[in-house]
Amino acid sequence: MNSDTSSAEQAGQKTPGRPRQFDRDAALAAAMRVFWVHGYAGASIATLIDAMGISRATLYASFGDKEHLFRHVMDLYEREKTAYMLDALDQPTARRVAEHLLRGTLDLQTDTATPKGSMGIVHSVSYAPGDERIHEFVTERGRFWRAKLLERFEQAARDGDFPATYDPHGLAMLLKSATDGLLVAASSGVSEQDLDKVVSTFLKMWPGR
Amino acid sequence: MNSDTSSAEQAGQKTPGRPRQFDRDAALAAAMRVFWVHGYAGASIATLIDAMGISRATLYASFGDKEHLFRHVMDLYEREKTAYMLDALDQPTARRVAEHLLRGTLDLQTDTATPKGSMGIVHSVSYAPGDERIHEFVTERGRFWRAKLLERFEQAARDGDFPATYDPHGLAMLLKSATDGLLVAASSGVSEQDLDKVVSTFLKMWPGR
DNA sequence: CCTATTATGGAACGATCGGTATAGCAACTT
DNA sequence: AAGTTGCTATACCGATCGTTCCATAATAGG
Repeated sequence: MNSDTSSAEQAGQKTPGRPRQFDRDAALAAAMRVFWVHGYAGASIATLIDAMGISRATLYASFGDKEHLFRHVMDLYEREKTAYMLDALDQPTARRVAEHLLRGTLDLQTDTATPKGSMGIVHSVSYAPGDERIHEFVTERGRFWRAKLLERFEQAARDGDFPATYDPHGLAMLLKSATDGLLVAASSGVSEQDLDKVVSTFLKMWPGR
Repeated sequence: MNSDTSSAEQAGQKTPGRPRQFDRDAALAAAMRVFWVHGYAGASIATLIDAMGISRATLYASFGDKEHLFRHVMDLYEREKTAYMLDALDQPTARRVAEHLLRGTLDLQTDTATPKGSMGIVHSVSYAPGDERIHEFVTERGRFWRAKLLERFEQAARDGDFPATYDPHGLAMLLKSATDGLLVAASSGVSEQDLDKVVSTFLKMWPGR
C-alpha cells in the first residue's frame, strides 16, 4: 500500500525484507524522460517500465499507480531541473533576474541528457480525458512561478530597476512568456545557436538594469 | 476508400445517392476542438465522434483514419485560425509585423469558441510513440512560419526598420518565441488582461519602427 | 533453522484503443 | 422501378491500456 520508503533509505538503516535492486532516482529520471517526451497520456506503463528497467509489479509496489509515479517524477524535476529558477529570483536587479532565468533555460536545453523543451509545458497545454488532475497539478506550478516572478518584479520596480513607464506586472509575465516561448522553440527543433540569439536579442531590448 | 468529395461539393452538381447530412466543416471544427484540448493521442475515436455528432462508420467513410482526419483538421486550422499570420507578413514595418502577429494571437485567445493556446504547440512539444508522423507534420509547419518570419525581417533590416545593432535573425526568432510563449500562457489560464500586458510590454521595448 | 517482510517477474484481469464488417434503412439520381 | 450513396447501429477484431494477483526470491530478526 505504502510506497514511501524514503525514511528508511535516507537513514541507510537495515530494513527487513528483500532489499531494492535498482536505483530509485535513476529509475525516476528514466521515467521523467518518458513523460517529458511523450506526455502523461502518451507514456504507457509498458514504455515506462522498459525505460526504467524494472518490472510492472515493481513499479506499482515502489511508486504507486501512474499518477503517483508522475508526482514522484515532478518532485525530481523541480529538485534537479528547475533549481535555477529559484536562483534567478535572488539576482540583484530585474535584468539580472531575466538574464539568469533565460541563460538557465538555455543551459538546460544544451544538456544532451535531458529532452528538449519543458515537461511542465507539455502537461499544461493539453491533457487526455481523465487526466484533469495531472493538468491541474502542473498548471498550479506555473501559477506559482508566475506569482514568484511578479513578486520579484514589484520589488524591482521599487528598486528602480526599470523606468516607471514600464509595468512590473507586464515585465514579469513577459519574461515568463519569453522563457516558455524559448522552450517551445527548443521542442520544435530550433538550433542552439538560434535559441541563443533569441535570448541575447531579448536581453538587448530589455529596459533598465 | 476515397474520402475526397470536395470536387462534387464545390461544383454543386447533382450526384447520385443520398446527399451528406452533416456539415463537413462544422464536424471538422468539432474535431479540431478535441485535438486542440486533448492532443492527438488523448483524442480517442469515441470522443471525436461524440463531439462531431456522427457515427463511427461515417467518420471513417468521410475522413479516412485518425491520421487523415487530423490532417483535414489541420487544413481547417490553417485556413481559419492562422490566416492572420499571413496578414502579419504583409505589414509595412517590422514593428507592425510584430504588432499584427501578437494582436492576432491575442484576438484568437479572446474567441470563446476556440480553446485556449495553440493546436500547433500541443502537437510539437510532445507525441506518443507511433505518432511521430503527426509530430513531424506539425513541427514542419512551425519551421515554415519561422522561415517566413526570418525572410520578412531580413527585408525589414534592408528597409532600416530597426537599428543595425539588432540581428534580424534574432528578432524574427524572438517574435515567434514571444508568440508561442503567449499561447502557452493562455493555455495555463493566464487572464486576458495579463496576456494583453505581455503584448503591450513587449511592443513597448521593441526597437525601431 | 524459522518466520516476517519486502522485492520481483510473469501471468492475467477487464476496459478501451483504432479500425473493420455487416445489415438495413434513408434519400437522392436516372 | 432500379441504382447509388449516406448514415446508424451493432458486433467484432487484435492490440494495448492501467492495474492486480500470485508464486518466488532475498533479506531481516528470532
